[in-house]
Amino acid sequence: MHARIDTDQLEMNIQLAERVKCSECPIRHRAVCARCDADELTVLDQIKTYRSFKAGQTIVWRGDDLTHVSSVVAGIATLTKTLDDGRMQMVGLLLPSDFIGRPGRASLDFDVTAASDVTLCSFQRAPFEKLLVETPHISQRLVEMAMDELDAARDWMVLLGRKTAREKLASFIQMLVQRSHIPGNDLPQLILPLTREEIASYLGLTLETVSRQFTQFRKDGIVEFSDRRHFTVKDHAALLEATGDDADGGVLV
Amino acid sequence: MHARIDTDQLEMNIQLAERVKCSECPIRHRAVCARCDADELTVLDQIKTYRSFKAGQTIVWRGDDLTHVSSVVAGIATLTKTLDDGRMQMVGLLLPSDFIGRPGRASLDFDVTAASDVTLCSFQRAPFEKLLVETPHISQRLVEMAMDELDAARDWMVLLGRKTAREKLASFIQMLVQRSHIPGNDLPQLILPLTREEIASYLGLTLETVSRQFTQFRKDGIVEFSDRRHFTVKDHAALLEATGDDADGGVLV
DNA sequence: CCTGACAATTGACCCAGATCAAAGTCTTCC
DNA sequence: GGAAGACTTTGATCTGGGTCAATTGTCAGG
Repeated sequence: MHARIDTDQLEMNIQLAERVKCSECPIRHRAVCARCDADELTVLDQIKTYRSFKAGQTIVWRGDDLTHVSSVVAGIATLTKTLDDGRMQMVGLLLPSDFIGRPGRASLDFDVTAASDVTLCSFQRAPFEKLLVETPHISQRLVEMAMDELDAARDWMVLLGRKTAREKLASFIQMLVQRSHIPGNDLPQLILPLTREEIASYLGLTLETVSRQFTQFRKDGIVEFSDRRHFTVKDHAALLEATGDDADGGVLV
Repeated sequence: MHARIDTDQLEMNIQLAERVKCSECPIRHRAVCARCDADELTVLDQIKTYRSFKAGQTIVWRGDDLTHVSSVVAGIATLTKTLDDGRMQMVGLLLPSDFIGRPGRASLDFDVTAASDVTLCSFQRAPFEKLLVETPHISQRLVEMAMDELDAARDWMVLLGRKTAREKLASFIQMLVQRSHIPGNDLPQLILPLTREEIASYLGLTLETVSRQFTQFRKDGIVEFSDRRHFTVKDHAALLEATGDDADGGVLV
């Protein structure tokens, strides 16, 4: 069964995507299954399902019963928390291979939203938790990923609590550079995966301030935009300088 | 051997404290060893050492080789990150039962400092990591604690990114209330475990702003100080209102 | 090609909280 | 018990980034 694409019916937008064998999966070596051996992958292959979401769709509502846990296979999703009066703060950014779900808990305390079209590799929560107990390779990797996320959260707290708007945006761009940089290729065209408003939510700013800072970076000759979503870094040293981090903090290998 | 207290010699300030049997340990049911059975505790008992630090001492320097991993038995420690120019942000607050150390990593990316006199229950890192593999009860609990910390970090990010100074301080006081509240007893005397400067570092503010907000809460009749470090909450409803969180967010049971 | 809906930019103005400065208060240690 | 030093409070002033508002792209659909 292969669901038909039907953009008029929002309810129908959860698609079943083309299944890929685990052994050929693009996120094979970074996801929660990274340490699994061939036998373990066979088990996962049997119980996994693919689900797709259109950009803008909510993947998980805060507090809702979490029927599935998932790995992001393609696309970008955001974790956000919202205060009573509507103020919003992004508290996580999920890229391919990142995991959605928390062992031993039936719901999440934030919304998960597709920032672009997203494809997930999902497991029913109950069977997955059982698997977790039986498969140390999975639980070990999950711990490692949680610890990495905690490290990232702590850097993020410094950014939110102490950095200026300029430093925040510079740090954000530097993160994009690091994540998409392929050693050897020097000046890659970078894609902004988020709107100004989403970037503002990530950085604890308003969208206007984000826009003004982008303009400033353009005027300073640090970045150059080809269109709203595509740009190149023209002066990487100046970018690093602008992040406010230690000089040795984000050096590319 | 019981080290002599010698406050003139900073190097000597790491004390060996009185050993307590695991089965009688005050943090027994909350720490990393919470799920261990009697046999497992016997093993821990044999390899643990107690270490004490005076208020203000650094327990672990960022980047230094981590010889021990530890649980906080008594006292309060802070995790802080510092930018080049001296700006500082607290990224964690360790209370009794909290854990210092990260499996699979030989150093930490932040400083750990004793905010009060601190007693640690420590294990050499290498043997502990070996134990971790052999003892699921410990690794499971460690995961759970890391996940809780991640949840807390995300709430903290909302506070840092979106809350006003007043909301930040109210949230901080509310956290103290929750952590020290014993159901039944209505208005406990609360102890401020941190200086104004440390609270400012926690909240992403300056110490002056923290002081002004405390004054405001006093004038509003929300809190009453007996001295700089001791106070009671006089109007808990108003405090909750001031946190900016959902009304149902922090209700005491 | 036009139109409506977003997304982004830019400008004008304002204010919460930072910064700079000066007392005031509590501790600790001779 | 008094002096030194570390915290804390309070005041005056300044400013980075928020808020409000008006344009200006940009693109999908008719």
